[in-house]
Amino acid sequence: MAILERIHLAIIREVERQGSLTAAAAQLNLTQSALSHAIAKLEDQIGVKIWRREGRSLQPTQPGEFLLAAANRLLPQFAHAEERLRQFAKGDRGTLRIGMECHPCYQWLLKIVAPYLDRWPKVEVDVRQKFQFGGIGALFGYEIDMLVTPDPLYKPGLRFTPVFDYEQVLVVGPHHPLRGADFVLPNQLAEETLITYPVPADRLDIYTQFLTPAGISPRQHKPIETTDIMLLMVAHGRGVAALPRWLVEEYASRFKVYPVRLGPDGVAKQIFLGMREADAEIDYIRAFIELASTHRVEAAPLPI
Amino acid sequence: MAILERIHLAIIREVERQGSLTAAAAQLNLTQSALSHAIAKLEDQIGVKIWRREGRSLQPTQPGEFLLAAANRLLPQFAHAEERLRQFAKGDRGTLRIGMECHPCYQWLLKIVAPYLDRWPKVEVDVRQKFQFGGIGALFGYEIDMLVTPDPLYKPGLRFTPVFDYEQVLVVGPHHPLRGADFVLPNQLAEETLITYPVPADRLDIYTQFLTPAGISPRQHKPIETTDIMLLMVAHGRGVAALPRWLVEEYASRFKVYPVRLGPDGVAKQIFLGMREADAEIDYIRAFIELASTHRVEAAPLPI
DNA sequence: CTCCATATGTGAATGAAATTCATCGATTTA
DNA sequence: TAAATCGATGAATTTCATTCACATATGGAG
Repeated sequence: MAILERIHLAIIREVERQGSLTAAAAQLNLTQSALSHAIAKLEDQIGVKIWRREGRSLQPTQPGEFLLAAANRLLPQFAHAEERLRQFAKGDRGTLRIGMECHPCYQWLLKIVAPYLDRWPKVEVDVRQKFQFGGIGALFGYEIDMLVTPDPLYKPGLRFTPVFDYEQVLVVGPHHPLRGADFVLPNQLAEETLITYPVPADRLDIYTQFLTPAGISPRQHKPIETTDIMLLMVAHGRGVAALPRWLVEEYASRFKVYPVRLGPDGVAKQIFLGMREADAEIDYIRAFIELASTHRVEAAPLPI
Repeated sequence: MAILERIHLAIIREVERQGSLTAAAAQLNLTQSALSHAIAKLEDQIGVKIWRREGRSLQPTQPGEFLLAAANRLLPQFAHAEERLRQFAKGDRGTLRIGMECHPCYQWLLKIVAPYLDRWPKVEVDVRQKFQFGGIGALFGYEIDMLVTPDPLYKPGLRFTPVFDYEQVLVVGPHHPLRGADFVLPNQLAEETLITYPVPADRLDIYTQFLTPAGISPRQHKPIETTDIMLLMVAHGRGVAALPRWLVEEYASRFKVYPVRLGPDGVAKQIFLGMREADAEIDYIRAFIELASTHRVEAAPLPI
């Protein structure tokens, strides 16, 4: 009855990676003949060719492409399942894999994780920063178990919990004319150099909620990976940035940086923790959300 | 290396459903002993008990619960994958990638694709207009599965089927002196502006079959992408074009354009569908050709 | 063009691993 | 308490994946 096995998926994935049966066989600690037999049998049983044999190269057919996608989706889940079983065997509870879509939240996350590790000594925590398909896909694909994001996407099977509100502010250096201003208007940034994290503009609040509605673009846009370098640049007058107010205040002791409200009403943001509904009963996952909720960062008071 | 297999997940799920090893074994067409051995080996390898044996009943341990969740998530995906592979094998699932080398055929193609989509709901249709190597190469290179072209190139491995005959005619506007003429001669176009699709002259019938043999060139040659704009220009006396007669008739209600025969005998054309011999057995590909053959556009009667 | 290195395909042989068989002890039920 | 049912266990058996040996095809170097 059952035809498709884990080994078939492994072969298909490895052939794609290595480019040849022989190389894939070596990688899987098998002989080329074994793979050839295994695939021949599979192709025979399902009645579909997986590769087009063009000379000595193997090109996946449409079913082959489909199986490859299935392999890339399923095999990591097998690997993760075995990994977790090993952790169970060692007496650990498991691994909480946290995906971050929100660069400046890293500081905040560290504050949550520290007490969490104390309270759940048998749970490993793994924080990941990058995703291929966007965080939601990583949640659905069981690559991560928790997603830290400013963009909750309410879909069946997922659950989002707001964990804190904050105000997004402009950050300027000590000699900047806007320092101390009550607020800044979009056109006042037209001649500025804007420093942001390296993500598309439509994922940046400063654009979507401030500049783009006003039809303004900054003179220059400079992507920077790390918050420290970013604030260093701002402190030395090389540009301005947009960050959560609480984060600016946190760094105030190390860098000469100053917050300025974005627009007369400010830009309000919320950060959410996303998880799978299916994991709702797992105690150490629920505990993380509860812990995060209690560590809420108070929002700067915003006018209505 | 790999410990966890599909069968283990199947056993775990079935034991949960049936409530006992014996019943699960019957369901899986195995003996109770086989399951007992299989599970014993798995528990031994991962070093974790999957069930708590309380008397004769099996209560899943925490790792057992975890594996049960994994089984309920992964097994349906295996089943679904196998189901789709069976559909691939039967030839009623796949993507039909159609390459167009014949600009004005687009209207005709839409008429074929509409009923095709109804009849083959699980087949995706993808229409592509541009190729790197020319259509034949795209067929050989598996970039497309079907080629709509006026130039069949009979090569081993390819199969071309004529799907309709038509007459290529000159199109003129309402005030053009040639309007209503029995036919036009090449030298009558020497002072005209000729509007064509943006492809090389040696791919245009008006050149290869009409102008070039007579050694004539039009005064001006204007490339236009879309049929609508092309006919709009013609209707307003900005030039003349060469198109299939059936297409001119189709547009007659929207634009004031009029066909004139090219030469006393007219220019006869045929459109072919090209495919790979290797795909001859794939139902959804063959069905497309059959459908296209029944939707033949009747050729305008041509003198012999 | 030829040779050689390299790739995949194939059939028979082999051996490891899954399955069955036979049986036991334990638990539930009548 | 006996009968029935269930899971565990060890030995026997069968299955089937793997290997071995070899055939065949291809692409590149000389």
